[in-house]
Amino acid sequence: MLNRVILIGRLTRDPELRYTPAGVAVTQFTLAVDRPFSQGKEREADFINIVTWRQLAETCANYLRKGRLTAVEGRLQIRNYDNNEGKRVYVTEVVADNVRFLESGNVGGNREEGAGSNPSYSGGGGNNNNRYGGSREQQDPFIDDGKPIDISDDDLPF
Amino acid sequence: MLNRVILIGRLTRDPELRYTPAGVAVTQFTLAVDRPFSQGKEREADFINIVTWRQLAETCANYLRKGRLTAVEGRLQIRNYDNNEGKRVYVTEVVADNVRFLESGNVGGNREEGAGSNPSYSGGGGNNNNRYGGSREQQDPFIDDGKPIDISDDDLPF
Amino acid sequence: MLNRVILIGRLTRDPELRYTPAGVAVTQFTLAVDRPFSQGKEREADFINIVTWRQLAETCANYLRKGRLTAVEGRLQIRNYDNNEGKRVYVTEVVADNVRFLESGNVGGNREEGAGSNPSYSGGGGNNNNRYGGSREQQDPFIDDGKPIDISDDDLPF
Amino acid sequence: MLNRVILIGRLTRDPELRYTPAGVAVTQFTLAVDRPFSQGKEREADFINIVTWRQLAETCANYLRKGRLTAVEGRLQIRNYDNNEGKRVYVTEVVADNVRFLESGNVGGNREEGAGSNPSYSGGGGNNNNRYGGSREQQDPFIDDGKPIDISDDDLPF
DNA sequence: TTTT
DNA sequence: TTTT
Repeated sequence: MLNRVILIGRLTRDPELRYTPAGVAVTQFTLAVDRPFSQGKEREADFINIVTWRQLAETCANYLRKGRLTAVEGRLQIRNYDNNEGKRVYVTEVVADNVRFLESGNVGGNREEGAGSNPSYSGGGGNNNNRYGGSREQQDPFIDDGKPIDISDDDLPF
Repeated sequence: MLNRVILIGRLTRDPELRYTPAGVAVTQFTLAVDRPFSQGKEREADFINIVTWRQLAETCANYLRKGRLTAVEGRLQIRNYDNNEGKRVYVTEVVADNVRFLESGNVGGNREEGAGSNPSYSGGGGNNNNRYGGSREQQDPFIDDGKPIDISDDDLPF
Repeated sequence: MLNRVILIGRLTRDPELRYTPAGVAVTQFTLAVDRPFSQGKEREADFINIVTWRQLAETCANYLRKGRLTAVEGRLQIRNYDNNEGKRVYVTEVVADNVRFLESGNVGGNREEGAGSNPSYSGGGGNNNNRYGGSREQQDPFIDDGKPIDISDDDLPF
Repeated sequence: MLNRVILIGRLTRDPELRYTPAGVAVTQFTLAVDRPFSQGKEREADFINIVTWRQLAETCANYLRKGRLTAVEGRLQIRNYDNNEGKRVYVTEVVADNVRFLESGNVGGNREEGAGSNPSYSGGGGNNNNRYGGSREQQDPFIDDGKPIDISDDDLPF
């Protein structure tokens, strides 16, 4: 009914950009979000999986890099799929619709450069067709083999 | 660094109240949070695990029931533990520090009644000692056997 | 850079629907949001102005009524305009892009009924053209006289 | 009932630290939060007043400076007071309970240095006595004259 | 494994 | 009255 997540943390590695068979961009990365520090304990963090789609996915792939401080806004999603041993697996991730790059850096070096100089960061609206994930038959897009991931067009969140 | 989750949904079942060996109250429940509806699809929801501690845990156990519309504020946490086959398992949950009961109902019937008539809903502060979960050796408090769950005092989030 | 507000409260009166000269729907209402109760004090609340645009404005006008418990998501905006004594006035409001009706009631009675039976609640995206308010020359849309309010098409938030 | 604001922006000036007559620290600053950019318009921002109390107030005064990128979490509050012409004035501000310094810089130079090297940023809990502001008789703590501001001990938010 |  |  209402589902909002806001995080600030650092990328644990470079983002991964892929395309669905229909050619829709998907970028995935993990954010290390420090927990409130308590003395007498070692530092701790939560490692939270983020997914972005379409234009935002391409912007993230172009501008984010491992270690960068980043703010993410989105919704919490729990997908499930059956793995190769026929066991149900649950995947929790944040489907981001807004990503802010809090450290600029000289990015874009080893990837195709973002064309314009004015990157737009927020997931464009559209028809609010938020349905990525959830159905039993769905495959995990993060378990892949280099080939285009097997999700259909209507697996998209908007 | 910053980690905030806000959800509105309905309890999938009655909340479960337990106590740590040190006598600290823990309540767990699951919130069904409807996804934005898109035509041509069946209705979908995310089922999100919520944990509350101490006073808030007891208030939730006393006042929440299956089906109730509820707002939850907290932080997203990813714990991990090794299951009985020695395999690492990851558990995602929202550690709530604020819970709002959006439907009152005639609650408290089949449980011990909340003493006062003015339930306080938000997790009292304290020493900001947020460290529940995360370490490798930790056991899942939700895998239990009726006996007090095996987590030590310093597994508490505040 | 990032600007997110989430509120739950009750309408202090029925919402007001108007149209810009270009025919764009704007609905305004005020939410009474209770503060955390502290003993020895009288109950207190913040009265927060909400604005919605376009389709969401019409849905709110059709389905919300005074007293209804409502959740609002949006961004905090500070507009300013010069009043009739030439003094700068600052207006703070939440521009909502998502509104959840937490109490249904038998609404729509004294207004035109929402056509379909499946009201959509969230502000459809579009071209992310969020610029309502802010410029010096702008008039306050909430100071009006029954006539269409004097704001141009590009005063719209998206 | 639920009231949560999360902002990322830059300080428009150095923060101002004061003390209530009872000796409680209050720090105020303004955050410039850029609006989503829309082409064909000049860049715009909302200027949002932030208040912090006690330990968090002192940490903010020690570590924040004009221009610094900063994340703020808190609740939206509308206070009112009667100005010297007997007119009711409304003040909107965010009462922060969590502030994150997203740019470190070499701070603390021209003020008393923060004692420890490990600044804690979030508003310590306590007795959840959130009642700052709101009552008719209250004076605006930000209209002052160099002397300790005239608010009593129970004007504090926790 | 799930709620209205 | 405002920040990069």
